[in-house]
Amino acid sequence: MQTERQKEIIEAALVLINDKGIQGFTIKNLANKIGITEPAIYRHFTNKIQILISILEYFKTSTKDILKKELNNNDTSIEKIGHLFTNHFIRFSTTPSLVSVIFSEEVFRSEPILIEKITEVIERNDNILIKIICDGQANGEIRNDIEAKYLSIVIMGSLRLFVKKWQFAGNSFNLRAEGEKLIESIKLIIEK
Amino acid sequence: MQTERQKEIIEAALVLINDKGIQGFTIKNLANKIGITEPAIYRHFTNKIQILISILEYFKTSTKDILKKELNNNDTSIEKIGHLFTNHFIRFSTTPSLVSVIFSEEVFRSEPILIEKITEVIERNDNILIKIICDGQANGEIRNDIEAKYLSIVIMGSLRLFVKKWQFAGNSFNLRAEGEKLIESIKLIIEK
Amino acid sequence: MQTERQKEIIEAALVLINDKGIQGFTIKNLANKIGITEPAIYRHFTNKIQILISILEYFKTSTKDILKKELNNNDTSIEKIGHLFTNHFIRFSTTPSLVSVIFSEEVFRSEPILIEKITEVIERNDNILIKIICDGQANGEIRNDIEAKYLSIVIMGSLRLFVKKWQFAGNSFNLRAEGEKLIESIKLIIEK
Amino acid sequence: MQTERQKEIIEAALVLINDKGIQGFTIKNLANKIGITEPAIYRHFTNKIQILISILEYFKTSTKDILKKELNNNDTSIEKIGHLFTNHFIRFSTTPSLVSVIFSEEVFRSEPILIEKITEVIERNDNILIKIICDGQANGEIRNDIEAKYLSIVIMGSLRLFVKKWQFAGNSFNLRAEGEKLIESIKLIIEK
DNA sequence: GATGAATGAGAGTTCATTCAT
DNA sequence: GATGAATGAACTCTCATTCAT
Repeated sequence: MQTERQKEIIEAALVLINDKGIQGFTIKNLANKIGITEPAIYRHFTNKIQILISILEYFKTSTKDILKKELNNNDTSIEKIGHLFTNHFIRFSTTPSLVSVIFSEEVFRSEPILIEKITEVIERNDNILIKIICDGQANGEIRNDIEAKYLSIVIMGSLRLFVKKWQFAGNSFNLRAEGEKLIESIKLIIEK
Repeated sequence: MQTERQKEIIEAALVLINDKGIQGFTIKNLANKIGITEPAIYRHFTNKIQILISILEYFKTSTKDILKKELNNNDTSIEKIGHLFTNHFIRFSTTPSLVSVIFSEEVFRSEPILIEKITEVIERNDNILIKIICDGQANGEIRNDIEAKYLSIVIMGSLRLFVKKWQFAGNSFNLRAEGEKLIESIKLIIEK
Repeated sequence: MQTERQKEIIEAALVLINDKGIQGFTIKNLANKIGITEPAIYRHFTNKIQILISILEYFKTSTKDILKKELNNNDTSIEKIGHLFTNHFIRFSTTPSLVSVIFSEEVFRSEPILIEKITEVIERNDNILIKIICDGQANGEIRNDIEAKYLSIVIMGSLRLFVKKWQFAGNSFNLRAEGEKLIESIKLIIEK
Repeated sequence: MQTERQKEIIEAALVLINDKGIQGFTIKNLANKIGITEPAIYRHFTNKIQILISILEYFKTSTKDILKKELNNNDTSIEKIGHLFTNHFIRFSTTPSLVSVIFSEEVFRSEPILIEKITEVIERNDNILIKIICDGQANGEIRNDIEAKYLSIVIMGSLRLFVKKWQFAGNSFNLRAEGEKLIESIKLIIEK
């Protein structure tokens, strides 16, 4: 459970990281953004690392929801992967600052505990995607001349780079609309 | 154009960024790594940003060589893209610290001049890759049911993620050997 | 004169000072130890200094009792000094945290009002001890080749150092039992 | 070996601790006292604890000189102890700030490494004093109805309290002159 | 070419204390 | 009586950078 202030701090942190990168994520900037003093932050988080951990936790939960929803419905595997993209696009369009977190492992290199946490998130997501692909290969939807592991790299790599480009372009194009074409391309690529 | 010391500084900076991320790239760490004092660094670079610029310059040149070589030989487009991967793998295996630079745009977020520089590098490379793909589509080697632009995202996204995973795994597997399978997968994906 | 909570706070403060020294005596630590919040402390004491003053007051009263009892009974002077030691040993064994207060004037260096207060306590005790010694010298019990003032330093200095060593040893030996030998030594030293 | 600046810092730290206690010993106060900025301190000591360690080291060396000198000359044991007092008095008169260090173990309670260090200093000095006393008892100079261990407490306790009183009185009396009488008293007390 | 010494700015964090509830 | 939230001041320490030598 998180208090209102904690949520506010996490969101401000997200925006800060998105706008100025890790270097811009300081307690002072954070406090200024929210309109309180620096020590006040420490009423809500014991230290800076805890804020980053909460961000990852936040991301982990929201990603899990997306992934699990796909795993357990009756769509075809191809459709599932399409939804995977769509859901990510929706999520990032709504909260562009999330992009910085998930695609910038760099942010979390400073502390072993953070590295551990993000590795865990990434691995879990990879496994779910690979499971979807394997299912698709098993029932003849997805091509099986390429190992699921490599297909997952192609899929996630494309998704990541596409979103990264959107971020680099200052969110200047419509992620979802433009993304549709990427989804179609991915589908053509993986189908049997 | 560069003195021995300057090269030494750039290489140490690369290693530092690779090992500990941006946060670990301080003038103090840099000086310690080389075995000189901090002010000595300023004999060779006017400031920290210039070091980062030189790193990008260094990367730009070495990438240009790889790309240009491919563009102007007589291989098929598919082969060119295969070589593109292979050459990157060789380069990263030789100098693993380069990975952090090219795939962690985060590092260069602090200064407008750096953002400009890296955007330039990325765009130039993109254009060259798209050119190769277009050629391949024109002469019937590469599938043309997917726009070159999207194919380039799939290709570069896969390459980036694969190398990133290698970095995250602490360079623990053989990038080139494992990478062969990725190259084969990419070839299967893009061929007509 | 003191509420239950006030006593509780004073005792917790004593333990804190004893365990971690002055640096460990913070309002936060104090509140944690008692299990209330920091502002709650201020319901019972107007500020931190008042807590220290209360500690001194507390110590002053309990010391006065010991000393006065000795002054006004019919024991010989030597016996009185023996009891002085014994009573201190009992008191410190019961409440080890008191040691830090009385022998660490350091704690009270921060504020003039505290310095004044502790000086007063020390002087008063000194005077009572000197009175006992003088009486003993007058009636031939105690050697008079040494001025009472210096004998008092020898006596109090020995007592203080002995207790300090006990504290430094983490209260690991039996203060009272071991202390018996010190009392015997002091008696041998001062008797005529 | 210590640089001039390091010595200057140690001496300023000593004065600071003496004047205002531990609480007054801050990097800021230290820097102000010397007339440099706070970061400059860190050129000379890696951190605050290192300064305290150096103070102890400094004290340890100067005490060792005093003690060793006594141990290895041809004076009687009683004379040795007399010199011990005199030398301490001279040392403290010259550098009054030293008093705070050696008699305020409190200062060093904050860090385990400091506790260890000061315990070591104290124990070593104790052992040397006990050795002197035992020698004196063996050759019939010093009374042997009291164990050396307790005599050492009486001697060191007296010395400490006397010096402490001098400090508390704001160094207002002549330590050495007044101290002569204490030395005489101690001699009377311990001689056979 | 390099060093020792220093600096202004700012980092994360803790302190005693206040105030509305 | 107590709490949650906040604050100004101060803390230790690190940063990139400068300058005289």
